Amino acid sequence: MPELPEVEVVRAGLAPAVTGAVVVDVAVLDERSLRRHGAPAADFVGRMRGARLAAPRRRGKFLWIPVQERDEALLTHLGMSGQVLLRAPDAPDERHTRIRIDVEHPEHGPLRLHFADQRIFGSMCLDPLVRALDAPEDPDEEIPTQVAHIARDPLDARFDDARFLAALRGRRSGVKRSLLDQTLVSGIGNIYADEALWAARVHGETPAEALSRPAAARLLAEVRAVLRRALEEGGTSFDAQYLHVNGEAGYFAHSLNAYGRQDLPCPRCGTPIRRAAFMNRSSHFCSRCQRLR
DNA sequence: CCCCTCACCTGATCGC
DNA sequence: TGCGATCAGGTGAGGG
Repeated sequence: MPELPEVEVVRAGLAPAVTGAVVVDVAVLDERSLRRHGAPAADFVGRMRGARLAAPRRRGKFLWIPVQERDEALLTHLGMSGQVLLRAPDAPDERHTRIRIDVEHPEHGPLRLHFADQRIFGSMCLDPLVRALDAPEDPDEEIPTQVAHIARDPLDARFDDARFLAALRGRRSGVKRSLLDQTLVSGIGNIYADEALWAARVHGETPAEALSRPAAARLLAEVRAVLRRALEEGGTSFDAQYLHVNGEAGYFAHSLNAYGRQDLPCPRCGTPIRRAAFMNRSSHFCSRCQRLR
């Protein structure tokens, strides 16, 4: 469900509520939501209790909250349907609440966090922090071990355009596949891949190695543009699956040009948007604007 | 290393 | 009404 803009909205929403807060209690309602945690739920709960949380961070679609005075973080990946919801301390469980975390904030008082996840592809864990491979000298850039292989995202100030473009143009698989490869560039999922490809007028099945330099640069620019715009609008919400931490929906679904618009006219040329099977899901594109050559 | 397929899950919807 | 097929915003293991 959530791609970079949605996860960033969650991170930003969480920041004022959890930074400086202390974990009072944790309940694991479904242990499958701890898949990434390498130990039983009791271990997670025991280590979480008493943890003082720092400001939440993000790389691509991974979100984590460092624990102060400890070299570890509460790592969260939302998977396809995960949510983090901020609620009052006595709030009842949501339909899909899997993990409940009660914290005490020095200013805002007690708060309850729900990790809700219908499909349970997401999960939480406590994970050690290590130096980032691409910034080994910077202690502020430490990342959880499970995020170490993830590339920076295009909104990251340290994202290396030239490096990415060269790597992209060295790939033999299709451009869309490459955009979805989180070790090459992170944060992009099926929605924003389709949107960026539409905006750049590139067919997703174009071999990445066949992209001209200008086309690759244009594509990166459009990826950035669409991620930024979606972030400004609070992310894409088709249904209650994606929500801000306070339960509000984002507005970017109204701005989509290709994704989910099969048979509707391409906003640029009027040709019906096509939908094609792709990696057990779908691709949406304009067969006129996005030619495969 | 690169590339690809598949398993992991629940629930809504659609056609018969 | 029931029931199977299909679809949904992602990742990582494990093969070639």
